[in-house]
Amino acid sequence: MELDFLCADGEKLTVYTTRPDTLMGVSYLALAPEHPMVGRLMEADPDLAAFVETCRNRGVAEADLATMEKLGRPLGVQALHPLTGAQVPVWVANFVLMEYGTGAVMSVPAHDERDHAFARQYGLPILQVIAPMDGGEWDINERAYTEHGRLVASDAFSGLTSREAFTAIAEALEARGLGRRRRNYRLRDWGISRQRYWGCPIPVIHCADCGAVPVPESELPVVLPEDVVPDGSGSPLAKLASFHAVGCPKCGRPARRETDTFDTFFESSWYYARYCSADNREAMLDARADHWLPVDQYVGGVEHAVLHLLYARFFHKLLRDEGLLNSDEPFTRLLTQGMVIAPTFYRERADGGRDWINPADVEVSRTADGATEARERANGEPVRVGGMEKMSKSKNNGVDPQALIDRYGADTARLFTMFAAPPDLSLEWSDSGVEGAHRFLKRLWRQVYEFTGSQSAAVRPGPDTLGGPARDLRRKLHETIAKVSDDIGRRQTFNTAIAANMELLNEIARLSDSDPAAPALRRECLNAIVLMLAPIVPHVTQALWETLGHDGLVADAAWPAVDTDALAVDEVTLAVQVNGKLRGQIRVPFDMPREAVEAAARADANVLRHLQGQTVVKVIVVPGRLVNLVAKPS
RNA sequence: GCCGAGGUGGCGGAAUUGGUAGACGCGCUAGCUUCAGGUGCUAGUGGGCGUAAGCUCGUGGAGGUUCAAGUCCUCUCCUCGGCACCA
Repeated sequence: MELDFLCADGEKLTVYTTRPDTLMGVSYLALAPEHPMVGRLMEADPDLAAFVETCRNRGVAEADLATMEKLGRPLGVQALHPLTGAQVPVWVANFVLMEYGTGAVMSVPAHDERDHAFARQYGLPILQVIAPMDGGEWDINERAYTEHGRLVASDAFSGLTSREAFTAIAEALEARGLGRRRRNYRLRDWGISRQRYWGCPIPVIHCADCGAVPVPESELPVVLPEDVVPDGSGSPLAKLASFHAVGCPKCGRPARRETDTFDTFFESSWYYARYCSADNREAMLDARADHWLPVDQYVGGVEHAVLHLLYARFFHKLLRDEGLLNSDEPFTRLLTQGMVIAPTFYRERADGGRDWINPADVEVSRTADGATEARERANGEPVRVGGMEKMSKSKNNGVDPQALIDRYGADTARLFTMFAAPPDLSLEWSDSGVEGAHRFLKRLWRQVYEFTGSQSAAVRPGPDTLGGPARDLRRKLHETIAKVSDDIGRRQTFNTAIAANMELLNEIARLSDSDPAAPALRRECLNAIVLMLAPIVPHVTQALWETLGHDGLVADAAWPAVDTDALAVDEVTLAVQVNGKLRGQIRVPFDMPREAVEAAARADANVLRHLQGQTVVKVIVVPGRLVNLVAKPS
């Protein structure tokens, strides 16, 4: 809420707070350096003027703001507490923002971390007025207590909860005409202009008389000039008179075209909608955009998880309010994929800066004592090893996928990136991992060709006619189809989907050719693997699909179906634990009754050994999983 | 500083609902194939003890809950990302 502190000279200082329940703990007021009252006092006080000047140079980054030392000056002014009438000193402080609220805050050091740090710095009183709900002790001189709680040392309000006090204090202030409940929205300040060439021009013309004038619709779009020679400093557009020297659209007098361009975030905030009506020359969006949106599945990098999504949602709601779209949100389902990271290498320059060396140009080895050592390939010079970081131009640790595609093909590159990590975690680049992905594709290729080279039977034996190993393999196949379908469709863990296919391929290789079911079973397995991998390695699987004798596109073929009959088992392996520790395994019929399972578990030789001199006091049976015998010394 | 995501073998990772930690891949070791190998195949591979059977320790650290904890709870350390004109 907003509340008023009257000053001795009759002037009113209005502050904004979200915690009126802490009002009785106010020990001073703090004003932003840009506050009008500070401006007036400054005229007669050169020291204060100098202080305000240093504050002006503060950084705007939140990181700087948060770590910056809290500094301030007393203004020599006293204000009156709106409820108690007590004198409250007024300070100017560098951490108070003029842009937010009223540019003045009531400081409660006991219950706000910033105020606490400031009070300690300048020896201002710290008055605790909120105690933890659970009645626990809190050393208020050590740290601020910022949670809600129960009021103490607050006259008539003592004993109320924060929530109750909020209302009670608000009503007391309103009754005296010294406060108003108000909702403040904190708007994110988005500087969309960039002083560079690349970017969409901002269609505004600045006129000395008319101010900022929009470029008339008939002259849109403003097109970037192509005769620009960037010299590496400042905005190239600002140096090009043919671009910026124009007449004012309103009064016709000489004016200057805006030379900043839009931040690329600006365009990326609504491209997903424009994409649906890209060929429309008359309007931003048409009915097609509304038909397709919201996006069913959006994929974006984690490093955009806050800003890009914030801006896209803002645009979407704006487009909705303008009647261009009917949906409230741009994306139904979001997958935030991890970054591609790679090692960094550098050499210190004489001036303390760093020259970054691309990992492709560095040879990493282990020295005799196990430490890693890195040398530049070209000249053998040692380089320093940095951490694993996001691939970037500035750290020169990018890997060009083209070299990989040239050597192994696009499918290998795709397979590796999907296999190395789940998509929402970061992906660590590894040359040998790429090699392994390529090896797997070669093995799959060979299995398909060796199979088609042999005579294959057309009959598909039912589960009843399969012998033990063939039956196990067929069960494995259908378990794999079930797992891969879930991994790709629901869990979106493509790495485990690929691993499951690798396992299946390993199993196929183990099946003996002398098994009468082998040809038909191999065909069933290879067909399924090719179909399951098609979304990940489309080119290789298309070729193998044809080799297996199918017409048309593998991409158009139906996803393999799970044969539930094949999943049936008649025996299961159970772990047997004694006091939670694994002591043996038993193989029992699938539907064996609990008592029989327990007896079988107790009969295991190693289990018996661990039960010597013990009495079993409890038995836990998790069906299909394990038996845990809880024993005590007898 | 605040917010978010992570921490599991030599490495990337798996363990989906509290139920056999380390699937799959890389690397490494041995053997086979080959005139040859920067190829392929087979087997082994968390640490310690043991000929073996097996025992024991083990998921960043410290506590706790439970028959049972990588998974749940409390505290804590570390790394990366966002808060900057790469997007």
